[in-house]
Amino acid sequence: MAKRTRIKDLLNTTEFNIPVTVMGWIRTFRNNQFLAINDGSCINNIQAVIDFTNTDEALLKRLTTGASVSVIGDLIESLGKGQRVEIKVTTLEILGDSDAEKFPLQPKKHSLEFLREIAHLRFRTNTFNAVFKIRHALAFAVHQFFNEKGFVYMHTPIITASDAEGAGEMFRVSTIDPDNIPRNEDGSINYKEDFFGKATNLTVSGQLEGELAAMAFGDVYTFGPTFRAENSNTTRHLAEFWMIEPEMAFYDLNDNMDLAEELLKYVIRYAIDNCAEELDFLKNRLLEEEKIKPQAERSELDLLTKLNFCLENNFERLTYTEAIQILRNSKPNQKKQFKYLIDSWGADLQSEHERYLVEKHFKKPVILTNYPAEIKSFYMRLNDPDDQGRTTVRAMDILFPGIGEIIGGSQREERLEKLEQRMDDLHIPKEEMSWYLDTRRFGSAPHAGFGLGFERLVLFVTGMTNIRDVIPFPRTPKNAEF
RNA sequence: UCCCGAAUAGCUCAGCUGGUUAGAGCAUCUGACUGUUAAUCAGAGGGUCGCUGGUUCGAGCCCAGCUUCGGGAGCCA
Repeated sequence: MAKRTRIKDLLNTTEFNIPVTVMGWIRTFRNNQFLAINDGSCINNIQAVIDFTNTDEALLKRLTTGASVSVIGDLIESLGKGQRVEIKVTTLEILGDSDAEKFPLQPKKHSLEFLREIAHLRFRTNTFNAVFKIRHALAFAVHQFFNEKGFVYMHTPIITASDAEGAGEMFRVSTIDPDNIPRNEDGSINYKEDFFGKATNLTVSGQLEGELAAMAFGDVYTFGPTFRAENSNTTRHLAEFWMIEPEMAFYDLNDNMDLAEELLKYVIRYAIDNCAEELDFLKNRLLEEEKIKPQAERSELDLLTKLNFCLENNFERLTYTEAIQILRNSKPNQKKQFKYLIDSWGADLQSEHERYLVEKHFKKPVILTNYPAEIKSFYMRLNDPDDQGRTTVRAMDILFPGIGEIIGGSQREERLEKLEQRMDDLHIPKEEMSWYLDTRRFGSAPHAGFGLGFERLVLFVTGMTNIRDVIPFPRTPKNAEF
């Protein structure tokens, strides 16, 4: 195959009147002579001009939206307005036809809902080109951040026999024939006959294995797919999502928060520096959408301003107890506008409360710490009871505007007796978790970590509003297409 | 899982109080034009009104159930 030049490079070139080869997909064909070709290297198309008077008419008819073409010609300064350069075509070859009557993408605006149904083709739109370029950049930046800090990228298992992580409902992994299930005498399923000889599931978190590695390498992180079989139908949840989970020995809760805030700012900065075109496109796309909305619902900041604002300000850090105080005295609470009114310490915060703190009260990202022990996981480090006898754990949640919880983390309970007591209280079988408890038996050390939902990060940076639009092929209840 | 809303042409939608042959814009096709910018102009084709049942002389429209989608809540990242 002839060597091709990427359209991104051609659009930036200053060398003219040189022969070039371009391969890509037709976006539009105007006036029987102007081909807009896109090869995915950037959002913009290159214009290829065809001398239609000297081109076979049957060939011209095959120049349809979606067809792939190879074009050879001279790169020249454009003779028309609207673009800087164009290609004066000498040789035109159609590599793959696209039946215009059947190809679903048309040269017009499509709804995100429709594009979701044709997720295999939506990559060919400007919006999804931008979204997935940014997704790539953010993933790369995550690895670069941790690598620069000397963290070890640890691959934790995707199939796990542990069912005590408590992070959510799990998908079963089994090779048992559903039409011929091996049974024990009491009628229960005999998992000894199963592939692994025991019941196994898809992981809901790599944290516990991450802790094992942190107790040897010091600083580690995982970045991989995670699965939750929750029947969640929201714009913020997926059954299969990607999570970044660092785990650091000799970190306390403050160190943990510092790292999380630094990570978020680093990757957002990376996107701003490396995805300027994509972010600009998405910014304008959002502005267009805002125009349709009533004034009251429009956001105050455009996408880039919002991202920069996030970089320039420290995240607001406050304890759960302080948050309750603010919420109790807040207008919506006093005027009984909250669906769930805040009256006493100990209640779990609803998303309306989190939104109030982030979007109304502080108007910037918020880190909530030291939640009541009763509403948090067993592995979080217990604080000493306060003067009113209330017990909290060293947990931290980072709340982002429009997204809600983007990070959840904690300092871990490193004291064996305290951890075992908590597991007993919450009826978590210690026998099955013996390997985990070994970290506390042999050279236990203070440590901390957190989980960052990668798609929620991509949501925030791209300004998209539905999580199904920032992962190529979303898995949600009743949907596993493609 | 719960609450609310929606489902009509390839897409985005309109369709009045239940009444004859279900409309528009865009897309597509045909022709014209030929430096266009989601080209323009003229014309044409295109529908199991989500599915099942019910009410009615008569249902796109009313009722029930189901399915899917969207928004919100819960669970959480």
